[in-house]
Amino acid sequence: METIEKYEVPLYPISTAARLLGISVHTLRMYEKEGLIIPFKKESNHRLYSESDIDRLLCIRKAINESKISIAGIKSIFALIPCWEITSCSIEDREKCEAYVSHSSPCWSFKHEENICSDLDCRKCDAYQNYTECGSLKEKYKSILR
Amino acid sequence: METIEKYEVPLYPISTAARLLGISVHTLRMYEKEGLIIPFKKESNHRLYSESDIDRLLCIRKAINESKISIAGIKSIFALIPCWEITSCSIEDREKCEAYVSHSSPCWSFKHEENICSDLDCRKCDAYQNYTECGSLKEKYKSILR
DNA sequence: AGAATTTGATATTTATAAATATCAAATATT
DNA sequence: AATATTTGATATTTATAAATATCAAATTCT
Repeated sequence: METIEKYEVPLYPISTAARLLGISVHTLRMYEKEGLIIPFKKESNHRLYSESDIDRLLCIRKAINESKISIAGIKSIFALIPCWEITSCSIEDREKCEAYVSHSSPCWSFKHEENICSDLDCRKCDAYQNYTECGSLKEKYKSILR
Repeated sequence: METIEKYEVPLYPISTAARLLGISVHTLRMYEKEGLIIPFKKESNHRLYSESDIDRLLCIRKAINESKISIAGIKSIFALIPCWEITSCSIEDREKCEAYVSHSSPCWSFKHEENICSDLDCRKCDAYQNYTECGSLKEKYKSILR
């Protein structure tokens, strides 16, 4: 679908993204370091942000500024995303996986070598993309737990 | 089991609980108002805290002071407890229920008239009792989502 | 060539959540 | 009878997360 593709295209350099969000460049890097966002990186290592990255960051800002959830809190919520189910991670691989065990950081903030995630780009993973909004995670659980 | 019963017995008045936890009486009331804790109440309306209440509050304190999760964040995490599954809430009742819809407050902070919870004491509900620790919620989801 | 971005570190500012401290009048406890 | 708890409101303090501001040297962009 064309719209989705456009939405995901890396477009804005960090300064532009910061301006669009009304925050500093440094804050944007801080969010990245905390594992809240995974910007696209060029071969030159320069960051690029897509439209969906901007939306994701707007959600994060809203959580921090309006919902008053701390960054540590957001990370803990992300840690509840059932990545093992989303990626169909094998039972054996799960126990070795830091992401499966962690309840303080999202799965994509770990290296996860030696499992199904090793060859995948977290940026493109459903575990990363589909649960930006607080509500979506609960909806996921609702759809599974009848 | 005797140990569990003892553990749940309302014992300490608020001043004693505050002293045990090293916090002020007001803070304890504040946690209650935020929906983090449901102390036992005597006919006279005086609060009593059980051993399990103290443990629950120790968990909450740890989340706030060590894990750096804000109160709003803790509430959001509690809101992810699958109460509908725990209580076997009917499909019809769910959509009318504020708790089912909310993603900012735990189920027990709503009145939920006119559903399966109406006759139940939230204090005794598994949704309230079994997910105090951050980890336990993820474990629950692990056990269900294979 | 000049402007922007990179990493990494340190330092400071700012905003505000969390906690405490009041008050007062009514009721309960021991 | 003296002490403690109740609700509810307001005000203040404290602690710290979040954000910004620096720096510098190397690389990349336009």
